[in-house]
Order: sequence, then C-alpha cells, then structure tokens
Amino acid sequence: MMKFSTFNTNSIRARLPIIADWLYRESPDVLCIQETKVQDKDFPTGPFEKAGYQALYRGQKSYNGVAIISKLPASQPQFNLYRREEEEARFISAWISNIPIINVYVPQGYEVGTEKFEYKLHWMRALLDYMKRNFDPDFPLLLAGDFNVALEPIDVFNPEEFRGKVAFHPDEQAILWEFLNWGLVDIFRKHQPEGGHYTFWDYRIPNSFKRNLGWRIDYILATPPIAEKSQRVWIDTQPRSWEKPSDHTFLSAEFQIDV
DNA sequence: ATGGTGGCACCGCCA
Repeated sequence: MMKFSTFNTNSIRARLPIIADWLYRESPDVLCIQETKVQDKDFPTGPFEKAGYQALYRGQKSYNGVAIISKLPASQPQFNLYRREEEEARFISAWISNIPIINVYVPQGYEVGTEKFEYKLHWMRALLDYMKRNFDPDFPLLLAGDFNVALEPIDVFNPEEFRGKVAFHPDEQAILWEFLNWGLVDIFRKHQPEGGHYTFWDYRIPNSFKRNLGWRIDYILATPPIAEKSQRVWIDTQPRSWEKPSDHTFLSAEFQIDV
C-alpha cells in the first residue's frame, strides 16, 4: 500500500510541530508540501530525517516554496516548469518507486482582470503543456498540490457569491478540466461525489473552519493506472486542534501499490 | 462595529 498526501503549510517553520506530529501519526510514504516560505539554506531537514524521511525542496524568502518529503529514495528531481519560472519555487518533481511525482503551488491570481490573474492562467497552461509534452496518461503518474481553483459549485461554500471571481472563475476551471480530460483522475472526487468537503478555509472569514466556509482547491490527481488502485481518500482536519493550524489541511489517498 | 486573520520581512505584501 502506498499512502500519499499533500498539504499547503503556510510556512513550514511555523507549522513544524504540526507536520512532525502528523507525520508520526499518519506515516505517509510521500508528503507534498506547498508554501514552505523558506530559503533552501534554512529548510528544516532535521525533523524529517529524524522521522525517517528525505526531503527535496526549493524555496525562497517569504513566498511560495515547495517540498517533497519521502520515505523512499527520490530520483531525478526537477525544480522548474520552464526557464523564466525557476525563481518562483512553485514546482518540484521527482521519481519515487518508479512513479513520477509532481508537486505544484499554482499562483493564487489575486483578482480577475489583473496581471496576476493572467499570470495564473499562463502558469496553469504551461503546466498542462509540460504534462502533455513529458508524460503519457497510460503510465503511472501523480500530480498534486494547491491549484488555487475550485472546480465545481460543490467545491465552494457559496458558489453564487464567488462565480466569476478568483479561484472560481470559468477560465481557471476550464484549464483544470483540461488536466482531467487529458486523463488525470481527481482522486478525492472519485471516492466522494458529495460536496461540502473542503481543504482550505480563509483566515479572513471569521471562524471559517468552524462554520465550514471553505473551498476544495487542493488536489491529488493521478493517471488511470494509479487511479484505479486508489482505495480511499480523506481530508485530515486533526491538525486544527493545534494552536496554529494552516489555512489548508492535509489531503491524503491510499493506493494498492507495493512500495 | 470605519474593524476583523496570519506569516514574513520590514514599516507593506501576499494569501
């Protein structure tokens, strides 16, 4: 069995106790992390090594930053989607147990009609092109991370309010659908047809987690050879009992795969 | 109710 998880940590250093405790409790084979907000020279490798994991990471000061935490050796790491993007630290990939793992932090997009929103669409299209150029959906592959897009009305607490706004705009959703049309399977949706299950609750909305005013914007996507082996998927809300939870939570899936 | 969250780096930016 392979257990695979993703988590937008919103500062890996601020969340280290939560992540370490969660790792010991859940013991996933692979954990993809976004928004580490730390330069490579300051990445806290110690706690992960102590827990029996190796860490691949690429970060910068204050913003973005991604990491792949793995029990098994990871090979052929890549840190950029395309040349001009390499300083952004939004992309990291590696081969683990003969499966390519791609972990992304899609730009948030700020507001529809702005440069940042156009950049988000551009980045998503570049990722889609990258996937199509480098991989074949007939072969095993996992693509996970914070996509900053809710795909359907059931993926956001108030679709009427947010329709056409950032993270729930048809242009973003159309690109995300193209990943699925290419062959990737949304593993959470495969196991849970019901709405109201979220991975992100905005800090700026008072008591958003308690009131379940959330969004499903974090995904585990897999090609059919992997997706057909998924046994279960779950959103872990446990870390929210801690002092300072992230605004996202852990999303995990279990696959009937020997590692 | 003219405020209200959170992280980081710096006195504002990003989510």
